[in-house]
Amino acid sequence: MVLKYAKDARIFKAFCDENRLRILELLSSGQKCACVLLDDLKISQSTLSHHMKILCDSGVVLGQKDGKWVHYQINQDGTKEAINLLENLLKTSQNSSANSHCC
Amino acid sequence: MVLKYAKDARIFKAFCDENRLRILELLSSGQKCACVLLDDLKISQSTLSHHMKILCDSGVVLGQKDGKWVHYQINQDGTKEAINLLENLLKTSQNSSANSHCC
DNA sequence: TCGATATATTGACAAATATCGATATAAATT
DNA sequence: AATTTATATCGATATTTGTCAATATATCGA
Repeated sequence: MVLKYAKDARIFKAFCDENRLRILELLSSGQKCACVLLDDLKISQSTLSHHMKILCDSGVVLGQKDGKWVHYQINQDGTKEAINLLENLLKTSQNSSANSHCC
Repeated sequence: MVLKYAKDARIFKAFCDENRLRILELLSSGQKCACVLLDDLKISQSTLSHHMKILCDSGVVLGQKDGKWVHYQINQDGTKEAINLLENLLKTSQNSSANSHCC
């Protein structure tokens, strides 16, 4: 139970930082290597690396090493999982008007 | 630009705390008053109030005052907006294989 | 092999967030 | 009017998160 929420929360944390949102937008037009992302963002290289780790750990981004570069791209499977998660979380069941009083 | 990300990030922040995920799950079976939520969660009343404020401010939850109670429910409009936001953010455009090299 | 380059990791620090207890507000009950 | 009840707000504190500079690692090119 609790573990489930922890995992879900970790996935959603991918989306709750402004720099990570910008990174995802950049990746939505195709895969990019870290140095391109770094050029666009006003953060240090170590900070970018930190964000990319969070994005990859959440499953929303895939990193592929290519020599001394790493190419990042949006992970379709992780993406689907995140959207499904959100849809399931927010879909209200039939008896939505029940339990209006309580105390 | 920057402002846009701030707003989006605030919406996603609604989903990145374990207690808020539990609250949303509880609300998905119908509206509940704060005291019912409080019964389920292992947090203080002031902490619950804090989380409800974040959920309402994000637009994902609606609070309706009814005498001395407040009934909370999932906000369908806010929900749609959040899901659209995530879908748009993660949809990759056609030329996904472009820009694979950079330096 | 040596220096340059790309990325990751570490350690320190600042800012944001979650939490609580105490108190305030507002509505219902007596 | 006084008391109880439900929720919100405030102030303090602990934890988490974002950030950077410095350093490590790994790869490439000369």
